[in-house]
Amino acid sequence: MPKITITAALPYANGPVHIGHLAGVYLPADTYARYMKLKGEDTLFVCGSDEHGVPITLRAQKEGVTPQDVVDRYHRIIQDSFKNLDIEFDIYSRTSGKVHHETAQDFFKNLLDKGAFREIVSEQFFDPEAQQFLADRYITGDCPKCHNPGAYGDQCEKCGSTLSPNELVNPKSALSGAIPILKETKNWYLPLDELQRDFLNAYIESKTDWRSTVLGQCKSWLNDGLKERAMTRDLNWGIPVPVENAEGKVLYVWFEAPIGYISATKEARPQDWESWWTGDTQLVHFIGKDNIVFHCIIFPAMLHLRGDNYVVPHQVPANEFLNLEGQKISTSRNWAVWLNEYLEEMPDRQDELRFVLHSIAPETKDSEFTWKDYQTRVNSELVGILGNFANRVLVLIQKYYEGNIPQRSHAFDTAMLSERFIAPMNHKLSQYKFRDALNTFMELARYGNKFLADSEPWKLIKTDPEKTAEILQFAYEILCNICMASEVFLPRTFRKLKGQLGLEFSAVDTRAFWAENQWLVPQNDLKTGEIGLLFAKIEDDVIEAQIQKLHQSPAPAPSQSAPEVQTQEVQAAEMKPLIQYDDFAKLDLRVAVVLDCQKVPKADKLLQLTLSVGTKTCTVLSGIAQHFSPEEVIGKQVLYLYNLAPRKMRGIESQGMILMAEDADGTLRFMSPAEAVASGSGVS
RNA sequence: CGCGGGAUGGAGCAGUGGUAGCUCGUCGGGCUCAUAACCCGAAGGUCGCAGGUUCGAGUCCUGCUCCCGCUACCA
Repeated sequence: MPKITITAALPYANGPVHIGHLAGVYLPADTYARYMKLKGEDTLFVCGSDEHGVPITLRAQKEGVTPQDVVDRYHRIIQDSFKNLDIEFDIYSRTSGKVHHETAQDFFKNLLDKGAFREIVSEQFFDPEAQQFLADRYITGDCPKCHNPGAYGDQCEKCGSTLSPNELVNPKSALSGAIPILKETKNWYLPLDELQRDFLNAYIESKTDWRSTVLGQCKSWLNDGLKERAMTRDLNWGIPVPVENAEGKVLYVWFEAPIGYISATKEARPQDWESWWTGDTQLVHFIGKDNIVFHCIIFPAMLHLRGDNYVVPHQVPANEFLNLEGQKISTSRNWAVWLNEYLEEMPDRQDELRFVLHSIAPETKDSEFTWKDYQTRVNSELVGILGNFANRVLVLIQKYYEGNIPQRSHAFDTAMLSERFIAPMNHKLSQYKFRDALNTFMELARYGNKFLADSEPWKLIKTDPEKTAEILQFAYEILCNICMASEVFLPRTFRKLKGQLGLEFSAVDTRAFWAENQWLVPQNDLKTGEIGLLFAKIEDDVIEAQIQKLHQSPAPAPSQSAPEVQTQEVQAAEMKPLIQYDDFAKLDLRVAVVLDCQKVPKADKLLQLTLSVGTKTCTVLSGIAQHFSPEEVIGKQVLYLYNLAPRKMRGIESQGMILMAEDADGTLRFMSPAEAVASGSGVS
């Protein structure tokens, strides 16, 4: 029997976990791990915080603390909220730990000794003052396209264009403000081109049972042809490259983060950790769709190179994304439902969240969480169907028999029930179809309600007490099976219900239920425990409060929050150097009228404006889509720089530039003449 | 023509060649053991658009439209 190693993507320790993470990764992973364990499979479920990478250092700098402070804080928050939600990892580790550093370095050295890497010297930007190389994101300057002074080396947040550091005008180091210089540096590259030919093509080809979304992504990468990829970076925060004369170099986060799964295994099972990564072991990665390439291409390539009987991923059930109230979940805009806040504000509603997120899990395509839908699902399904059935059964037994369960004497067809409910549920779980499995689970509760309605024990008790006892014993039996099944989806409910039923499950029964689809038969002479409601209805005001909170949360547009790193520099900025009148005269400023305006496809921030300038019309792109809708722009008179050299963005040529005033808080205003003037009028 | 995924009754989703389904919601009825819960019934879809293959297409092929990812803080 193979061992099963289950991993959940390492949460990045620069913020708490939100419902998107849960629905896409942690809940399905937890459910799968529970299922496998209950079934009796030899299963290990590992996870931990990912604590390296540039964003953490940026946040630390912004807050004036050390990166270690940042990761310590979020590691604790994340770990606590997982525990509170009954996500039962065998270990929740962290990548800043000693074991991980050693493991990752060993892994790197192992590949190095095998000659697996290519050593390549290239020119990178270097901060001569801080004496270190700069990640793209550490370089700021003027955007060559929209002239925003706060553009980053990899992207301009304002106009959304993708940049490389050498395109920036007036580049500056975000660390010291010094002008970066190019300097040669050596890094180690994974030869993915060779690996594709020797291994990856055949590997992906063999995975016919992977989800189509996952395979599609992989094949897309392979079709494009893989290129060598640097596995080391010139940075301070991270795991040092274990090679002499490699000071100031660390392992690439996507090289070491997946190794975090191995490190976590070592910590959880110091004795036999290796057996969870070699030989007859099935490796299953739960991730979101943005991690597909790392788990399906790069990590398998690394494991393949490692050799020594190491396994490569068996299944990668990646999920799509969960949207929130019609919009993408966004950390920076604070458009999210954070797990730690949910747990505080909705106490004792862990299983409600598990239930709803499971039933809307983005397994085949992006899906949507709304608070209203959350309320409906909880009230009509958990309260109305499941909670109500349990309550009906227990109350009837209480009333008629003072809690003593009647002796089993019925002749109902339990084989049919296991075939109809238990077998399909187990099958779906093993196929990673959690949403479906949960639905089958609920069908059993629906069946229970119908059974009661059809057999009407509350009427029958007056005429046929014997038959009534039979019916209620069977209703109790159905509830016992529901209870058994609830352990994978709703762990708290499982514990509560078990107590109310006055029942303990034997290991034999549990195993038979999950591994052999066997209907559970409760023993005789049981007595119910103390009865209480399993779920409480959620009132409108609670939901209203959550919706309000979401909309009130500070939601600055990315362009406002992004340049915070050098805010002070911007405010203190000196006047630009003096220019002569001739310089000014070079500018051809006009008043133009916006004839038409529409969103640029596939661009978040760009609007395409058609301007009337006198008798001519021009097309101009402007990065203001997040501030204005196309409709409100049409008809406006605007200040227009006519003779700016044209520039292509998103395949469209922008001829000139609209000038706008920007408030301290980032609000943009059009510069219009106080009274309308003829379009094309000059400005001087 | 950059690549990948998607588009199915009011909402959320199943359904990869053979009479269009599920859950919620809506409407009507029943029941009263139960958290105004539960049970039954009904209405509601020419399966994004246009062609094609086939005896037969939501399901296969071609073209088009729109949405989401591949791109940052983000799964």
